[in-house]
Amino acid sequence: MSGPGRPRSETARRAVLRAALEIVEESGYSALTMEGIARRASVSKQTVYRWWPSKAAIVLEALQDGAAKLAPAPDAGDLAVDLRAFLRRSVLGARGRTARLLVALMAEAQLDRAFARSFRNGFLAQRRAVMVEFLDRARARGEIGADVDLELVAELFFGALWYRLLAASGPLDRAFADEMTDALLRLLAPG
Amino acid sequence: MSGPGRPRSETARRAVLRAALEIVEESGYSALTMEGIARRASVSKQTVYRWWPSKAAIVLEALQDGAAKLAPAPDAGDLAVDLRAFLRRSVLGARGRTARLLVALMAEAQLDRAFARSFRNGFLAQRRAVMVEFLDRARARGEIGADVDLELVAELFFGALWYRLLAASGPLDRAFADEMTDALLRLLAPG
DNA sequence: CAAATACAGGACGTCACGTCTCGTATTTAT
DNA sequence: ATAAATACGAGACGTGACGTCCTGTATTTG
Repeated sequence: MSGPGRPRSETARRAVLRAALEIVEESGYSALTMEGIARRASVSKQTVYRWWPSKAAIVLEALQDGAAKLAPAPDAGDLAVDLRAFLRRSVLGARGRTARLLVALMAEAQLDRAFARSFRNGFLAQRRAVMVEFLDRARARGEIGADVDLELVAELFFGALWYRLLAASGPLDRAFADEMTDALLRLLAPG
Repeated sequence: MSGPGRPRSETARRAVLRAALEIVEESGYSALTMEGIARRASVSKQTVYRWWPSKAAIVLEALQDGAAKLAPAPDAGDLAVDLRAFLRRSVLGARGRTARLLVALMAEAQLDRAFARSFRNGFLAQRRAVMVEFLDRARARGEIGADVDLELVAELFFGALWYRLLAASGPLDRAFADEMTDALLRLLAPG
């Protein structure tokens, strides 16, 4: 299938992702440059530009490479249980190093139209979809009112989560996740 | 009061703010540079750096200069009426040119720690405070349950608003504002 | 062996950064 | 009046990242 020519170096790819993460950790995302990544990874700038259009694309790939795969929706068959588990996992998973990467990517998405597309459609929308999916299952079981807008509920949660990330308005802890859970359950309740 | 020396030129100040807004409108925030602002405003770079630490600070001042003053909280004496009015005004006021400025500032706040402080404390926190303030009045009238966390409710709204701004997950229209109003009223209802 | 593709290394012109110097203008205090 | 203080426009300066290009080498397919 793959035509002639030297194949892409997986070593170089990993070196680039690793270098990017290290630079962000040591000096912050604003200190991250394509040139610095290439230098640290001992890789040609040509190679970096050949495979990634921007440093944001590198960081996004590094983030997804680290997370292995998108965390699946919980499915215990009970809305309250599933929602609480999902929100806790989402909130607690958006702290520390991950938080630093996430806010940098969101920032970059506001400044780079091309990256914005891939970030919004290939990352943000997928996380909302996972949530809407298990809410939909709960609705099929009659646990959710038929008139509730599930997309809006998902936006309420991710909005609050991102707001805490971006505005630093409060901690991303279990208490926050549980408060959100209780609030959303009130909105979802039928009748 | 003001000591000796030539006073600050209000003409230069206005020229800088105007130039910044024009550049953002014509070429987008990512094309905005301190150098370009100075050039367009026919002002020395020295002058720009003397009064503003970053282009984000310039844009923030231009935004607040344009809005004249912080919109006050509504006070019709009825929670549903006030909340609906406030959310509509907030949502509809975050579109068009203002939206472009807001997302750029939020992005910059993620990349510039000094600007982040002034933006979060001097802008974001104040908008939440206006909302919490009139919610508090409604609570004093018994329209809101004593156990409801008003700060969290404010975060839910502004979170969703900012999420739509940053993630472009849906339109910022009256329908969105009214859906949010209904949702928040359910959360605020006593009992 | 030839064509195709990837690689590391590095040169290149462009641009914005932030600081600095210059000569000039405008104000207050003596 | 004059001195001190501060602001102004203009622009030079070194630094560093940008994104592209070139060179020589390596690795794969047909």
